[in-house]
Amino acid sequence: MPTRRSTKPKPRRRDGERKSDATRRNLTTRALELFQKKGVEATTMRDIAKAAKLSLGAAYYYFPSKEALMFAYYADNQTEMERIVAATTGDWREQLAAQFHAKVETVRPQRRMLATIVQRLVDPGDPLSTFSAETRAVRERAIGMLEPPLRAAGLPDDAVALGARALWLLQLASLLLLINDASPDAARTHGLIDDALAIALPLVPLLATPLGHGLVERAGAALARAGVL
Amino acid sequence: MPTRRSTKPKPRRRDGERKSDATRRNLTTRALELFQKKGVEATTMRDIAKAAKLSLGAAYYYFPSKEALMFAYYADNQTEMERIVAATTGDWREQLAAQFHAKVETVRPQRRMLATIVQRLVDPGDPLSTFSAETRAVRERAIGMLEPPLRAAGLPDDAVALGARALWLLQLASLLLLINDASPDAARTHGLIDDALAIALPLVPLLATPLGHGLVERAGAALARAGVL
DNA sequence: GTCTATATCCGGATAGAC
DNA sequence: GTCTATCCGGATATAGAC
Repeated sequence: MPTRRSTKPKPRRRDGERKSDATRRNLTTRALELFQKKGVEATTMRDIAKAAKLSLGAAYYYFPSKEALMFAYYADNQTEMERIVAATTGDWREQLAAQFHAKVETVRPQRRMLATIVQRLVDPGDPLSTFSAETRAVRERAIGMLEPPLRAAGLPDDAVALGARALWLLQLASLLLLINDASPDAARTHGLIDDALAIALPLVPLLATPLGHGLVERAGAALARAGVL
Repeated sequence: MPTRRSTKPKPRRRDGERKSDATRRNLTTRALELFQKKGVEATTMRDIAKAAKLSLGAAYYYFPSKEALMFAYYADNQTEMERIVAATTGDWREQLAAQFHAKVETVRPQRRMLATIVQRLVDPGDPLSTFSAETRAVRERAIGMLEPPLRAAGLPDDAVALGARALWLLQLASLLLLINDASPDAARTHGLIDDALAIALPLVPLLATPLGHGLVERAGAALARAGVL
């Protein structure tokens, strides 16, 4: 029996997947494992290439930088979220709650990885930030997911746009909680989300009232000024 | 001319200050300089002792740990805030705005230092966290400062307590912004604070209405459940 | 070559002399 | 109050076994 280099599951090609896609997927998978285990900073492209049984050059052929591997993770997570949300039923409140909890669950396996880059996540100037220009496309998709439930709640367009952004910020806050939440199954974070939603969701319909209208206008102007978001 | 070891201003004794207090102050000052310059992690107690021209043991005589030096900074900043706020005039809105801006200004010189411990700041399990049991006393003082303006706004007691905590969270968020704000005089952060207050403050009086009462109850229960805060 | 045991270093913290 | 000497745990480096 020949000596095995690794005990990790071999990259198997899925149904009609092209070979390059399989390699790609293998790289992102291995990278994620290493990021989670050793932290993003401490993981080198050499580590990743070796884990994927590729040369360093080959790894760079698929991903121009280590950051690009992180971007791929963001995008993959967002795609997974869209898949989950598409299968969600219930009224608008339940839809929103489902999105919040699903976000936490999909991100939970990467808790430790994210902990190693919190600082970068909240620095709008960092490419890996949730606020950066580089992550804008994914961010817009994430915000966009929150809009249909708000529309279903009967909000006018401008309130929908604003409300989705506000909820997205709340979602980001819940991820900050998750990062340091060592409770089983992140029960603590899920609990706090339920509490926060119990407070925030009853306020949503108020955005459709004349009273809420002024608030929407002020907030819209502020957001425009902020540039980000 | 004898060779000078350091060009730093010598620790001079103030008016009626005891010698030990001068030494104490010298230590916190030097520590802060080093934390800001090299980061908290990278600064050793040996570095600090040397900068203060003390032996390692002497430094530990004053502060039982490196963390204790950080706690002292938190407390000093809070004391400075209380001094500033005591001299503030204006209606309750102006008082709150003044507090928010003052917080940013008093913390601004330590921007880089805080950037090196963001991760710890948002981890409730870390002693240095703004949410930790160890920092509770200072946190309560900071939250307490926000209550008089809310009382002046005519809110009932439970709404005052809740509102102060909510505003404190907003203040924390503004510090997260500040940490990565390289704009001159942190103009960006100050601007965002003005925007956020323009949105949040008009909502404050609503907490006194029957509508707001339910919200206060729900939020109060959630906070009690959360434990922290 | 690869693995692992041992040596070394570093930094937080303490003990005890003065 | 301040010093020197030391302890201890973790990270890193190195050497020698396989």
